[in-house]
Amino acid sequence: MPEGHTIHRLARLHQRRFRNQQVAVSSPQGRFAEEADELDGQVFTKAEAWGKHLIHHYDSGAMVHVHLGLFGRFSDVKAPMPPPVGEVRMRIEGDTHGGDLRGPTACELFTEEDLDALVSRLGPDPLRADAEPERALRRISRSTRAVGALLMDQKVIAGIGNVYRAEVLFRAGVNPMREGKALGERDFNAIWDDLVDLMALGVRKGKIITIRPEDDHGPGGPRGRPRNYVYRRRGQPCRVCGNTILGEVMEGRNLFWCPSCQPD
DNA sequence: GCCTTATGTTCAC
DNA sequence: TGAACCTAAGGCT
Repeated sequence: MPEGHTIHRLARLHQRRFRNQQVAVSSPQGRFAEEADELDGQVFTKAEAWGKHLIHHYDSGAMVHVHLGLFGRFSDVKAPMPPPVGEVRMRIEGDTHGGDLRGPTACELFTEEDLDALVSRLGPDPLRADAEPERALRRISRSTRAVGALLMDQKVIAGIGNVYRAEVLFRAGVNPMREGKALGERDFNAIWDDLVDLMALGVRKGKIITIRPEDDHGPGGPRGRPRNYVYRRRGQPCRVCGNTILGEVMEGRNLFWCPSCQPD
């Protein structure tokens, strides 16, 4: 599930697996072969995440930029790794573990300038301690675009995807159609603080959980441990009020909300 | 087994 | 606005 939490979890895992180790890098599929040759045998120094972007650092100063897109995955298996199966864009193997990267939107070498350009076009990331949420607030409060669209825009907030977008708006009781300039500081702060909590939980658990055990809705509330309130629940009853969840496509992405819990 | 769908982004028109 | 990218899971038969 590649929203920001997945990438931050991978960055932490790769730090643990490969940091300060000489690693073997290859591209069984071939599309990253030249670059992999250059990296092979270098010392892996750091992994970090910016929104949905993963950066690997090597002691030569080389960097690899990975974006999973919709389909990408990074496996984690014990060394020695078995022969690659299928289309593996990049294989990295350290002392105890290795990983195969499949189906990414991006897997490329990066320069310092590339990284600077990437970071400067991203909004604040709720999973980073150095995030400046006021940048996002400024942008939202100047915009006539719908809040539902703004939250999906990586230039506004980095790392949110379709699930967190729908769920955080539900939890804040904000209708996704509301204009950015009408959101207000109070609702923005509630959304931001909630994202910080929910996405950190997502990193810990490795999945998106927006109905926490402590979110008690009384009798008739969540049963059988559902993980989300509205995402992919069009036509089903709201877990809080029982009204029918709505769904429609906004800017090419499926959007879900409860019209009575999120009236405006 | 086959079909649909998907947590995302970029580019062409 | 739509297509392309190109993988895997789930629902269906």
